[in-house]
Amino acid sequence: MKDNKTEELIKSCSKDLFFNKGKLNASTQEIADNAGVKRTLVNYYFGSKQKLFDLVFEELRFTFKSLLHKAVSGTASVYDKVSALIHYCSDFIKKYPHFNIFLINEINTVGVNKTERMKKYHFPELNIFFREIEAEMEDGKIPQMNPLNFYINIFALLSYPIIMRPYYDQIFEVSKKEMDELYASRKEVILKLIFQHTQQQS
Amino acid sequence: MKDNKTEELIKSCSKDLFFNKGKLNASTQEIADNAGVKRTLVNYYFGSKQKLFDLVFEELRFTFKSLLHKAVSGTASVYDKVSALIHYCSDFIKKYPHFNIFLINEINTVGVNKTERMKKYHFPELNIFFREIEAEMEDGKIPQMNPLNFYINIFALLSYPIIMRPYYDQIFEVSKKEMDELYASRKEVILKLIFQHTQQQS
DNA sequence: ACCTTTGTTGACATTTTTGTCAAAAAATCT
DNA sequence: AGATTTTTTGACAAAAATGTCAACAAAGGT
Repeated sequence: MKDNKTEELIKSCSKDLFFNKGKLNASTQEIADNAGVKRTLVNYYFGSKQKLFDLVFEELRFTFKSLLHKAVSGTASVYDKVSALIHYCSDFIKKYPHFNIFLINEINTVGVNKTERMKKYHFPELNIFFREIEAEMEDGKIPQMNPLNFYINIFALLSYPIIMRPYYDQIFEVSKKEMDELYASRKEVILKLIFQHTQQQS
Repeated sequence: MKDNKTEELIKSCSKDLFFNKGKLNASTQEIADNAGVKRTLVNYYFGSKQKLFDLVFEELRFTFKSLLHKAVSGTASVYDKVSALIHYCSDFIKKYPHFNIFLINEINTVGVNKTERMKKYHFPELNIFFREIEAEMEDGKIPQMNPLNFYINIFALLSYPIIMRPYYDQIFEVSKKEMDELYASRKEVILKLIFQHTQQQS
């Protein structure tokens, strides 16, 4: 038999089902159907549904962490880093909106050893980035504020509109075309807002 | 027997359990335990768990809609309206973060007659608000952009940090006190960001 | 006090979902 | 080909959750 074709198939279909389609509570039957295999194969390859879910989530977490690292590390200006951040993360969140949504659900639900599990999200490289932000604030390149607020603002403006888009699609009385243009313009909108009048050259 | 004491008890405990504690998928047993009643009473008063959930959710939706209406209608300036919006909505989202989170889950999950269900969220009063925003943009009181983006930005900066706070509490290496101050300052941060250098008098 | 209505309880049947296991099938090795 | 290992399948048992129902209890009305 070929290598690990079936295993990979189940995993990638699960990734799509869980974090793109949003069926985080899909039954093993749904998972199997989605991959076009028998249900017991899920157990055969991954032991349990939970283990499969955890595995897929960990893969995505690593992917996201890599994106963040790629954007934030290096010697570029804060403006360029934020610009890269928006670029990379937008695509990721659009592709897997339920990665973010699941995280939100998780962190807001009381559960055992939450602190323990949260340690995986620790990201020391950010501290360097925060210091760069502070430095540019002192230079007047960025409006003065707590650098954490600066960081929070970026992700708020970046993530929230993406995961709320199906809502806005419905409540705003505009065409799909106009909505697409609106969202296409958001990168510029965010950068202008974050860096305000202090024009940056990239 | 007294009026509708038990029914109200179950309802209010459910509201807390679902939308504050975030147990959106609580079993009828958990719901009953939380209210200190027998499980069958949930069915007796509300027919099914789903009906109870829908009822409680509708109540919160109405509450939220009222808050929005209170903030946005009237003759105040856009600055004052946004200020009121932040004030009212912050408390609501902090109290019931899972109202917002459930909505996000809902709208991002494929399901039957989604469009039909979304009609409940339609909010015609917003169009008046959008026109006021446009007018103030023309007057130079607000940075020029699509008024929808203006609106989206407000809720992004308002909601997202609140529902992500347990995450930030963990990944940022600061004390609880500093974090509290950070979040306390957000109203001003948001207003400054949204209205930029155009100082408003209220 | 009696009857009626309302509220409460425990027992039950049904459904859904999960994981295991032994047998069958397919691939691999010698 | 024959033996061995890996993969696939269907059947089964156990667990969890939901809703119904008949019986019981409490309240209110007359």
